[in-house]
Formats: sequence, structure tokens, C-alpha cells
Amino acid sequence: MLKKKITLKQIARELEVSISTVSKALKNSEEISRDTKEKIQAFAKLYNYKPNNIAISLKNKRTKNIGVVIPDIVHHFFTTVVRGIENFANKQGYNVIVCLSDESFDKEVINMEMLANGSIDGFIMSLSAGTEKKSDFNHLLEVTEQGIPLVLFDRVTDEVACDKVVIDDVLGAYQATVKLINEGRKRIALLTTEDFFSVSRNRNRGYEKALKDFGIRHDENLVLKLPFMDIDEVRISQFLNAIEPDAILSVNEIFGVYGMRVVQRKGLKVPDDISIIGFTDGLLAKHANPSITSVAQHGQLMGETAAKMLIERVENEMEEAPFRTKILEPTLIERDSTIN
Amino acid sequence: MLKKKITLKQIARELEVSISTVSKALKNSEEISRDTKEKIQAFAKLYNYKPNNIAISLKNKRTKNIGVVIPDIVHHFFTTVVRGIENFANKQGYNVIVCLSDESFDKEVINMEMLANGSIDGFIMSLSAGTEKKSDFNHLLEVTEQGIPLVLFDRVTDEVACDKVVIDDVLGAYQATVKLINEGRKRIALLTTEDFFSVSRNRNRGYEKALKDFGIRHDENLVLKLPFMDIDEVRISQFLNAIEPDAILSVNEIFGVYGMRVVQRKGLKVPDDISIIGFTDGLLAKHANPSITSVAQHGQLMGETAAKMLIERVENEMEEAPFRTKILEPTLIERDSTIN
DNA sequence: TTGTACGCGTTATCAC
DNA sequence: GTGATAACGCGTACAA
Repeated sequence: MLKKKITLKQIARELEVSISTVSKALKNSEEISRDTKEKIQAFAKLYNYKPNNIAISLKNKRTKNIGVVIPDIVHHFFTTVVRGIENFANKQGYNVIVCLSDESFDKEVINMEMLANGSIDGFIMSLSAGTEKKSDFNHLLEVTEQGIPLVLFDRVTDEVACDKVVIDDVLGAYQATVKLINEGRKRIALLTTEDFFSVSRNRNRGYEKALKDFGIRHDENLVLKLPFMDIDEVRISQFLNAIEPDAILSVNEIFGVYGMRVVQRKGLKVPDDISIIGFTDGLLAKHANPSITSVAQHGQLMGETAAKMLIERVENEMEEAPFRTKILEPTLIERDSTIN
Repeated sequence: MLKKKITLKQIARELEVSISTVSKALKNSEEISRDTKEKIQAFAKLYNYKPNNIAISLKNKRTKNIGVVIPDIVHHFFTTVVRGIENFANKQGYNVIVCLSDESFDKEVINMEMLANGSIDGFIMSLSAGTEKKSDFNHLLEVTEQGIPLVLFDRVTDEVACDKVVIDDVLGAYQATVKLINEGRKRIALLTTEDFFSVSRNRNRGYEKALKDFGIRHDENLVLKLPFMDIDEVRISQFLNAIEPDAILSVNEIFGVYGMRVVQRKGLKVPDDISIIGFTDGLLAKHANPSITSVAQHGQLMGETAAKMLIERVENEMEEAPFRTKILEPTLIERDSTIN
């Protein structure tokens, strides 16, 4: 009962015409007579003929596939970006091949090499922690040197010339910090990660800038730099107990949630006694109790933008055009962990 | 400065040998002399030759791509499944093309058609809400009739003969309900969705079976069937206020979280006054306050299992082999929303 | 109006 | 040992 896909050749044989006649007839070419066209088209429809994507890719040197390499997919932010990419790309007839680097430099390299051998027309990616730490971008350079378009988002680097999409992390942290300062907070703790992350560096800068602009001394003791993504509740707890802040700014969602839990256990009221703001407007912040004021990174928009930039490059052969960096504006979503 | 990928033909021309000699040399064929092999291999290495995936796909009629069609990716469960698929598939040298049906029947059909024209070796998918509601599976049947392997997971249907991976939803709900009964709960509310979801139907059955087995009358008033995924806080609130349950079982994570919030607002203590268990062991359950006891669906394992089943079919031409349905055991993760 | 021939990049078979 | 040829499926310039 197996109805394998039919090919041009088979149609040609059945109908006793040449392959090219079939090909032309199916494209409704003027060259072919009404009769033959109708006959061929009817037959093709009957057998549900569809051109083979692979053959077309080989011929056109275009796969209509986009390679997306991200550190992790069990992560709300990346997930929304993927959705944005998928959304836009699909409308343009592109498929999305997702590869996970798992925050590992090696996996990132392997994945890119797999895809770079003809499987995709271009890359959209966000650097793995391993890559940022190692600061080795040769795999990216190789790809761009081969003429494969590349768009970096969120976790980017200056060392690779390509299109980029980021949010203004400095501004996001600045606005969040200002919000806390305007509430009258003086001891604003910063929960952040080690410095090798470009985004954390920028968020730290925004925090410092706000303090400076408002004449608040920047106290290094109020800053906790945690090892990457490792939720060390004990350290957060000790830190917060030691410094007794009246506000917490967290560079991600999870540190913020844990921070809030720690201070709540101490009996502090949020936001009466202490305010909390976190980056990444995800589910946790939204559904925490109280819900947490967050800096939205607009992942979906970022994904759509990246896909748009990439497809433009792919389709317009704009190898000459200068590289662009789109900077998206963060938005402070005010919820119940700060005072309105 | 563009270093385009080099092809066999170009190497052949440079080295003034034939294409087939190059091909054989690079495969270390015994036919070729040491000298030529070394020369060719050195040259290929220098220019970083890698075979073109598309050409190989065309020749082998194998793409080494797996198509994954899921309703939504901003959803912890699906996300973990994708990770599991990716994980296993990558190790076997497969790439994963992710398409989102967005819970829509039409998009599901379009996506499958796109991929079915040669882009992938097989499908892994979970039915969209639209498809379950419409109960139209022709697009799946077409694919299987073409001989393209298909593995369904989680949201499956009996109407399509193919490999499947599910968790034992009946058992999961049964165990959760028993847990609540053993705590002494009598009025166990069930927050569920409309019946067209296969998983919800099964979970409802498990709930009813437990009640029956333990001699508790099944009171329809304790069951709230909410329209699909639509978080109607007001309805949940009215419902819970009206029936005053001493326990809540929710078929997903989000209803559970909202349910907990509602009863907490009423001043009830969780788990002293009321216990809560939800399906899907996601971030929300884990980080809620108190953390919510959950039925883990083992998404990652499900993804790995599905990928394994699919790749077996693809590689072993086991068109004859009977279809299998793997049933995974759910696990009750006990947390602080129930009494230990 | 229809068909032939070639090319996309690779591999496998067979001839020399 | 090496190379020519055909094949995978399609599209198209060119020939008939």
C-alpha cells in the first residue's frame, strides 16, 4: 500500500513524453500545448507530485533552511527567540534547524560544522558560555569567510563582523536601577554572573551608571558574582543576610526568585521592606508571589528581527552591504515586587 | 577574502586527476597509490574539504534530518522533549528541524507537507489542539503511506498506525489521587481541560478510578473543565470558592499554580488546609511557594525514546516490523504542597 | 511544440 | 592505479 513520492522521470515514462516536457508543463510554460499540459498536470495532481526539496537545493545552491544554534532550549528566553525565528522564517518558506550547544564550546563547533556543509543558507546564533569564556571565535570566522551569512543575537561578540541583534542591556539595568532609586532604595544588591558574559557585563555597567548618576556610592560588597547559572541558594542566602539590602536587582530570573525567597524567609515583606527586579520576563517572574517586576528582553521580537536580517542577506546577495547591529529597547514590566 | 567551500571537481582540476580518483583517495581506497592519496589528502586538508551534505542526501536518499512538529515551544514540557530528541539524534549524526504548529491544524498540515518533500527522513510529533479537536488525521496517514516513518508522542491518536511514546496518564493521575486520598482528603477538586485532549481524558480516568477504588463518591461538581489552555483565573476562583475542596489535582502546571494562589488568597494554608498536585514537573511547580508536588512526565526521556524509535525505523528499513507503543512510567515528585 | 544535453556534488561500477 | 560513466531529481538553454 506504499505510495512513494513520484518523480518527474516517472511521470515522463508513464505519459511517454520527455522529462523536460513534464517539468515545463508543471510550471505552466507557454511552450507546451494545452493538451499535453492538461494531461500532465492532471496526472501529476492525481499522484500528488511535489518537487523534491533536496534536488532543488542542490540545483539552486539554496536550501531554504536556517540553522539556529543556541546554548539551551529549556530556557524561556531562548525559547521565545526560537518562536520568533520560526514564525518569521516559516512565512518566508524557510525551515529552522535547531542545534543546542548545551553551553559547550565543542558542541557549538561540531554543530556549526555539521550545518555549514551545505545544510543551511545561514546561521542565527547566541554564543555558548564555553565560547564566551574561551573567547575563541574561529568557528564563527570560518563560517563568515565562507560567505555564509551569520546573525548573532543576545550573547554576541565584537570580534566577529556580522549582523547582530541585542537589547540595550546597559539601558535595561539602568532603568531598573533608577526605578529602585526613585523608590528611595539606597542599598541595592546586584545578583549577577561572572564577567565573561557580555550581557552580564553590560547589565553591571547599567547598574553602576545609575548609581553614579544619582550620587549613590557604588559599594562592591553589594554585588554578588555567581558562577554561571549555578543556583547556589546558600551563597545567595549568606550574601543577602550579610549585606541587608533594601532592593535586589538580578541579571536573570532565577537569581531573582531565589533572592526573593531568601528575604521572605527572613520575614521581610516584598515590596514593603525590600524591592526586587529581575531580568528576563519569564514565567517565573510572572507567577511568583508576589509577581516580580522584570526587564523584558523581547525574545520573540529579537528572533523575528534576526530572521529578517538573515533572510535579507541570504536572498539579496548583499555581501557588500555593511553589517548592522539592531539594538532593541528593553521594557520594564512593573509588577508587585516593586512599589508603584 | 571569500573562501567558498571547495568541491571534488575543483580539487581534481587543481591536481590534474579525475574526480573519481579524488573521491577514492579521500576515502582512503586501496585502489589509489600512496603518492596520489597523500597528495590529494594533503590538498583537501589544506582547503578544508568537506563533502556537501545536500549532494550526499540526493545520492543516498537520506537526509540525516529529523522533522519535529510540536504545538508550541514556549512550553516547558515540549521544550524538554525537544532537548531529548536533539540529544539522541545529534549523537547519531542527525539534525533536528523544528516546526511549530501553534496548536493549529492548518499549520500542522503545511509544516508536514513542507518537510515531507524530501527534507527529512522521518517525523516526530505531538498533535496540535486543532488536530485533536478536528479529529482529522489525513495528513499523518499520507505521510505514513509514503513510507516516511512517524513517531507520535504525548498527544497521540489510535487512528494512525505508527510508533508512539506516551506516559501512563491514567496511572499518573491515579497515583496522585491516591496520594491525596491517603492524606485523608475527601473533596478532591480536578482542574482539567475539555475532553478532546487525549491526555486530559486519560488523566480524568485515572482520577475517577482512584476515587472508585477507595470508595469515594465521584462528584461531578468537583470537576472543572476549562477551555483549552485558557487561564481563566476568575472561573477557577469561583469554582474553588464554591466547592471548597480539601485538595486540588490539576492536569497541568499552570492551573495548579493559579488554583494554589486562589486558595492562598482565601487564607488557606498549603498543605495544612489543602493539598495540591499538578501534572508537568516544570519550573513553576518547582519554584512556587510552597513548591508543588507534581507528576513528572519525563519529557527528555520521552524525546530520547522517540528519537531512538524513529532512527531505528529509518536505518533498519523495518517497514515490516509491527508498530510499538512505549509507555513511560510517570513519577510523583513529592514537594511541599502535600503532606509527607 | 517537444526533446536533448548539461550541470548541481557525490559515489559506485566498470573499463582501461 | 586511474579515469570515464551513470545515477540521484530537477531546471533550463538550446536544438530540432
